[in-house]
Amino acid sequence: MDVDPPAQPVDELELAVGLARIRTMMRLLDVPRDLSITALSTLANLERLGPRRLTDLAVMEGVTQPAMTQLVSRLEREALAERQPDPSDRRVVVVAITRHGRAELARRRAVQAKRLAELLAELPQEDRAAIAAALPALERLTARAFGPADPAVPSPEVSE
Amino acid sequence: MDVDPPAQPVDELELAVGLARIRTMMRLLDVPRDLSITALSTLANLERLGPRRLTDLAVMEGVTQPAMTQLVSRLEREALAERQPDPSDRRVVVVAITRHGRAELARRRAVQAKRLAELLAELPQEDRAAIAAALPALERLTARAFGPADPAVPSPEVSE
DNA sequence: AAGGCATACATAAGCCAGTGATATAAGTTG
DNA sequence: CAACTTATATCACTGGCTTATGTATGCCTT
Repeated sequence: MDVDPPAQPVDELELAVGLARIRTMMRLLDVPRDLSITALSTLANLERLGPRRLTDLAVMEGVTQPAMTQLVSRLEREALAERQPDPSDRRVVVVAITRHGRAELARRRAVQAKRLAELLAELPQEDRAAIAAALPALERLTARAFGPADPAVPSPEVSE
Repeated sequence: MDVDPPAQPVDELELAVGLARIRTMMRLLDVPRDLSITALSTLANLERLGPRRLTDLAVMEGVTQPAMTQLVSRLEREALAERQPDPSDRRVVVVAITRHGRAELARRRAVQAKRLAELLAELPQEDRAAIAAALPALERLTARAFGPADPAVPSPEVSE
């Protein structure tokens, strides 16, 4: 079977260790979180994927539905997201990121980017190049992890 | 204009977004955590860097010292790590990972690696290659984030 | 079209892992 | 050796999660 002759077989164990360390690193880089990890991740997903129902968000974040109910309430209290009714099913709550929510994400990312820039600056040029080259691939990798996300409207604009 | 700019400038903002998504992904890949994020990260650092004093661990993990005291107590209760006295300073508690702790890390990594392998399998070959190529660079990047970690003994063996 | 089940979200009670303030014990110094 | 510093532990409290349950709406079957 000449199935792809593995060029780089990607040692998955090594990858797992490396990505776990990235996880820890991002936790350290995070600005003194007044928002929980899940809250930030949810906001980011809302920005990336557009409005989503509450239950879908819970699944995406790997938390229970009540946890997401509370989380959305918190986000709403801070005007970072908002609940919208679904006219076609009045049981449903659709959650959307607000303009303020986007701004907040941008602010935090700017801080992280600045710190990352400092770290990157210490790396040799070829390391930076390798990382830059792998970014799109990593993007596709994480996309898979979130499951077949309903490709619905990436909602470029949301009310408030 | 086919001259690629000599260097890939690494869009730090894009990198921040990508790494944040990796963080979320790893959270989802994590086996039904009976251990907290900090606990796992601490264990991993103990394995990587060898025994460390409690306060140093707190700094590394970005938590307070009392939090680390409790965390170490939990780890000790589960026999994943152990407190050791420091003969040269009897106030100090040196924390070391146990054999069982290493095994537990290995077990979890194996699970993550398996899930990652599934995700990687869905990617085109060149994406896998790009990721594999970037791994050492990412490793060096995260190493910087943990600060100039005292290069003390990487402790290949610890009691139990 | 009504009864009964399913679905979507909210509410309630409890737990776990974090925080700041403070206590205890050990080392350091004039 | 008294006063200060350092290293860890303890305490009271809080936030964000969990499970169990409640309420409203939708769907389906007869």
